Amino acid sequence: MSLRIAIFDDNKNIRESISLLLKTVPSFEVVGSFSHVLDCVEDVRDCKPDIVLMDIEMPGMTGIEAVIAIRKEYPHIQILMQTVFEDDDRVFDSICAGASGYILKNHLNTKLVEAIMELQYGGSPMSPSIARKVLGKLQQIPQHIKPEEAPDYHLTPREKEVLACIVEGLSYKMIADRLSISYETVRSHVKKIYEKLHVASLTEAVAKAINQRIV
Amino acid sequence: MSLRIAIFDDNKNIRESISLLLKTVPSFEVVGSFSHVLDCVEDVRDCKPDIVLMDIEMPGMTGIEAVIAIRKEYPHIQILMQTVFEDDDRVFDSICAGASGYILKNHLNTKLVEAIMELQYGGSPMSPSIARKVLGKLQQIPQHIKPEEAPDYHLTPREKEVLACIVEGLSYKMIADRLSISYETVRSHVKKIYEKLHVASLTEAVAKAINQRIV
DNA sequence: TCACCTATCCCCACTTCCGGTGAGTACCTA
DNA sequence: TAGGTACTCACCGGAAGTGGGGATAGGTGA
Repeated sequence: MSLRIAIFDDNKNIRESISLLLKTVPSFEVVGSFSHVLDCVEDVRDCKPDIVLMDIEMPGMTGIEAVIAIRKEYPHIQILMQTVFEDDDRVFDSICAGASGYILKNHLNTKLVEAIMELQYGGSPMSPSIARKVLGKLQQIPQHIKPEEAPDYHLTPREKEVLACIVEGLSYKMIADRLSISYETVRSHVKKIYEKLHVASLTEAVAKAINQRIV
Repeated sequence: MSLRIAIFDDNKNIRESISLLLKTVPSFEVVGSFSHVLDCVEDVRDCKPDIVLMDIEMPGMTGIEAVIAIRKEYPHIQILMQTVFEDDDRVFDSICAGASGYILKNHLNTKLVEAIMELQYGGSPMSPSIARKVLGKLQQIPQHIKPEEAPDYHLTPREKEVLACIVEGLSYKMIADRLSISYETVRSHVKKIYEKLHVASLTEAVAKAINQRIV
């Protein structure tokens, strides 16, 4: 089973030399070669590559937008970016957009095959400087997700169930039906929830429940 | 100005050979060498390193916990992990904990100096397979933040104000006061919001507003 | 055994919200 | 100038939520 590769690059010479290079590897098969990315999703659909080699600078639509478009439709396809400058924010942006790695254009001859092999085996070839940017991003983001974790309001399991229903937007009557208890029981649970969460209305309870991930 | 390096490794031979190796580089200075990480924060405080070389397997407290502790107190310090096995989840965990890169123990002789140089110049040396894991994490997280970004409900500015008040848990009357409009006006805004968000109660509106970050 | 918690249920009086309908003013664009 | 949109306000009747009170039953642990 050969590895299907598609090439996107606006320079005809580069496309052809890449093509020639890849044809020296028996397990590689170049299934497409395109000079622009305006129809990239259709192109990919038609030639069904396992790996896409994408120039970061493309006319019309940038390589980064192409990455987003292709990943959206075909998330299993690995995309390797080609770039002239290593320390380019666009490299980082491509990575964030879903590219699996990148290679410098003037390393194509020596390292392209190696890089594709790494992609195939689940690696992501990238230089330390880009790796650092990625790390920075990674360490930055999660702190925004859970800043004020969970002050634990000691809700009983039943109360949590009721709260979950409230967050869904159900009325007391609907909650009573779903939990097979009476309307009045729902009410007493809600009263307890209000006490424990220090709120006085459903809307406040919903806001608190979602923001503090109680549900 | 020399680069100050501290070594944490429970194996005395490794500490000494690393030390010897680093002393061959004039611009490097080994300012500390420790066999355990139980006092790592104090050790770092005392010897003021620019770069910490940390064994991932340490007795008592793991290297990963040490990374967290050191980064918490001294976030500017670069930490380079040492590991025996490349494809180790702990390597990935260290990276997430704040390490800036890692190196394989049996590459110490050949690549340690290079790796430290890369750290110094703002890079993060890591293998493609770890890089892939990091990318996976990066692409996974932000999607939780903005899952279905913005179906854009075309709320007018005023409607967004009202919605924000609702999410705060305010009653119609309170909203009317805050926005200096009548109760009935608040009501008509809310009706529009219900239409646009396809909801039929405050609780649903709050849930939708928070989950889809409309506010 | 008794105190405590959880879960269940009930009533009353009051407040707030909901859906529908209608309407006036102001601004902007075609 | 006509039409669209945003913002404002009002009334009615019905539905739903809120706050206060009290009650029963089962389980747990001191």
